[in-house]
Amino acid sequence: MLEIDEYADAVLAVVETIPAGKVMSYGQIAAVVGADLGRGGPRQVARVVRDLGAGVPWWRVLRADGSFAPEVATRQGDRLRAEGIAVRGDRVPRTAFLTV
DNA sequence: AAAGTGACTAGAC
DNA sequence: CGTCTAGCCACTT
Repeated sequence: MLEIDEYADAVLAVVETIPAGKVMSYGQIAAVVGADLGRGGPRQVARVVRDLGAGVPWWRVLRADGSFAPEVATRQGDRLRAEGIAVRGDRVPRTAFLTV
């Protein structure tokens, strides 16, 4: 079972804020959320997104270097391509990031 | 309680 | 460009 705690809720809110055609890295989200809750960890953001993926545009969240997670790389690349992002192999260009 | 694991990151080579 | 290393924090065994 899994309950939505404050941290997960904050991560959710940030992910929902990402506009179509743009992406954010786990670390970037961790920085925003961590600034409020004092927790911080890109790995914890990734864990939350993985567990709560349903109903969340998780495909707009990826690694700092623009690469996808191996488990979902194919699906993520396909979705991002549909958003108008120039997906190149298993990565996206830096221009796709919301904040640079 | 200690050690292992991971949808991570930044820096070094 | 690429690969490797050390640091990181919460969860699992």
